[in-house]
Amino acid sequence: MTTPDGNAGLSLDEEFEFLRKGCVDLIEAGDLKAKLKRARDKRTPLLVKVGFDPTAPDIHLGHTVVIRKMRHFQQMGHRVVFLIGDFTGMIGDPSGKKATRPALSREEIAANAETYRKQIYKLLDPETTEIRFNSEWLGALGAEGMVRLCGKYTLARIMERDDFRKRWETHQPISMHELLYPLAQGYDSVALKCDVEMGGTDQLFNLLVGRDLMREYGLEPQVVLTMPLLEGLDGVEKMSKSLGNYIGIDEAPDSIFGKVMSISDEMMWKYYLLSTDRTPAEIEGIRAEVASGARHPMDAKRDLAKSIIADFHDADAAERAEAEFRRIFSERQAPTDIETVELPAGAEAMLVVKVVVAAGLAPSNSEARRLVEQGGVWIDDEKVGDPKAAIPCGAGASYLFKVGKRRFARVSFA
RNA sequence: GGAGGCGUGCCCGAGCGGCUAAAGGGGGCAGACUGUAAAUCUGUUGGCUUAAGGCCUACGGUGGUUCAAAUCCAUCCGCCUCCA
Repeated sequence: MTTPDGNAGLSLDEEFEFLRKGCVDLIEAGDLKAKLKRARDKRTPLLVKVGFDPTAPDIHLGHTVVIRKMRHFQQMGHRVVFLIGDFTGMIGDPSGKKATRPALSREEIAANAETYRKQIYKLLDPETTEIRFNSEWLGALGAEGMVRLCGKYTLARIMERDDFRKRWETHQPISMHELLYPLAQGYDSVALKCDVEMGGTDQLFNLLVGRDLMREYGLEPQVVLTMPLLEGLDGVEKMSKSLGNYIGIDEAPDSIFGKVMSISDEMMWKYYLLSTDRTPAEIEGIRAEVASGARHPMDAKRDLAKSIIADFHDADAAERAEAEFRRIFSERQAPTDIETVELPAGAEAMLVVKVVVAAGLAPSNSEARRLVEQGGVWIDDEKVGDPKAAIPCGAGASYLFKVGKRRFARVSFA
């Protein structure tokens, strides 16, 4: 599998088309073709690098867009380096709004790497995936090496980067170390002698710096390939953990299902394109069915959700998640597994509002009262509308609480 | 080294002595509707409370002035700009 013999019997042109499918930028297409040809001739796989942030080791659907592309390269028999930017992460991140990043300890980095390892092998082939850390060579560079590296580039070129320029023009702060970031990332490509580097479209500048630096160091420049950014659940911002609009690769099937169903009907097509291996033609087919009314959009979205769950879990889990979703939201029934909360019994009746809080179904009495007043609290399939309502709470009393659309709990007094 | 500006609730952003728990927007939550946790519309959005008032906490930190301060003063911290 480590030689291009494993390219599924595709011709050079077919391989090229397969690899560039879905990408936004490919610089230069001719370079990639030449590299692919040489890889075949010399029976030497290409080295493809993608960098990841060591501080947030939870992979979400947004990351999987490029990881999926990494897999495509693996399927064609190439080598993939999953680069953990432990050094670059230490000096600060380019889009960083947070002031300074705490340097991670060796233990933390190792733990995060382990988390990554567990998650990426849901999509990548362990045999042809190398996990590397850029502290390996950037740490060895030292202050002198860093100065030399800086000598290879100019401020004017760094300032070409869109977000630097914008921040400069709008008088937003730019820290010195942020300027070093593209250089450090570019040096990764030099150190690894990459054939290809990939990233989201927001990485285009950094990836191109890698090309320039490789030339400076007398190496053949890497091919740069960017993938579209996937918007998060809100449909506007790019998917990210800090914005909380993400679907995690490690999430429970039910949760993934619900989240997929919550994206807008319009956005689902982009998810289809970037989060499944369906071909553009297949997706257009589904889209046409929905547009003509032959198929309900919800049905198409359910398939999307199942496909994503099957990737991260398995087909059975996907089926179960769908059944559960139908049960709760289409049929408005209680879920099959309901958490039971035990509360100490009391002699007198207890205010519903208090019970809701005690059971952890609302964060405060005020919030609980609001929920009751808004008709969002149900006990044993009966709506509670009165914020002064109370229920008996003697030993043995047990109620099924529904708060809002999707918070359920069986509350038992003991 | 000098001059000036800014810091408001989850976020953005108005307010510039009392009517301010603080306009407006975003986000969140709830309801209606729906074969969706789509779309749309409506409501709601600090906490405690015996629900009627009331109380507590909140406008970068601290200390003042005042019957009364997010609003005035002093000082400290943080950020930004311009000139050298």
